[in-house]
Amino acid sequence: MTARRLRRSELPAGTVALARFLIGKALVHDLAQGRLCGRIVETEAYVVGDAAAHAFRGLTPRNRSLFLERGHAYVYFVYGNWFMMNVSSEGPGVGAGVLLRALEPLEGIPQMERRRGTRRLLDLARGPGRLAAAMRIDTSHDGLDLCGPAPLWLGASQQPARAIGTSVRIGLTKEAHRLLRFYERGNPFVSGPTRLRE
DNA sequence: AGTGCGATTGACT
DNA sequence: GTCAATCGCACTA
Repeated sequence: MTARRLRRSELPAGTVALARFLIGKALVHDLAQGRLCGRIVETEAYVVGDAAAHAFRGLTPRNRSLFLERGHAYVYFVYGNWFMMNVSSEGPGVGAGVLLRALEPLEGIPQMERRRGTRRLLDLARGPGRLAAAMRIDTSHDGLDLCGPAPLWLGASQQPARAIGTSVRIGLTKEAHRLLRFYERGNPFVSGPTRLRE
């Protein structure tokens, strides 16, 4: 499969704009064993001034990557088991990001199956923890420039997004009412309850 | 130095 | 549908 790297200048300024823009784009990880690639189908925006965002209380050792210029990876570890990946989304020194919540697997599926311990295509990368596991993303990628020459990068759309749905974000207690989750309508690889996938 | 808890998942009733 | 697992980090003292 051919894919073109997105340049930083192509990423829209602003966290919500980037969260919508990334739907339909590719996430690619080139490894010695081959390429892993998926189509992004679900994102969440963690905006400036958002009490649910990791950057809300200012810069700390963990969240510093959120303060990098847009297009850098912020990867963190939660629940003792899982990694989650964000794309930083604002200017240098401004803390905000877009959480990647689900992918439609496109390439490297056998390797994803091995990593995930399942052969169910729908379960490979539906959910942020599963996504990082399937794509072999961990904290060694924290701070990486996704618009640079690194093996982990963002690719242009092969197939543009269909209609984009909006909902509340999943699994939050704070700021639970804000409509900052975006997904491709009707796509079976989107996570969450059925009513939040239509 | 101690503690509470999380942007989840998989197993189980 | 419910619920425990699991540990690094941020917060309090």
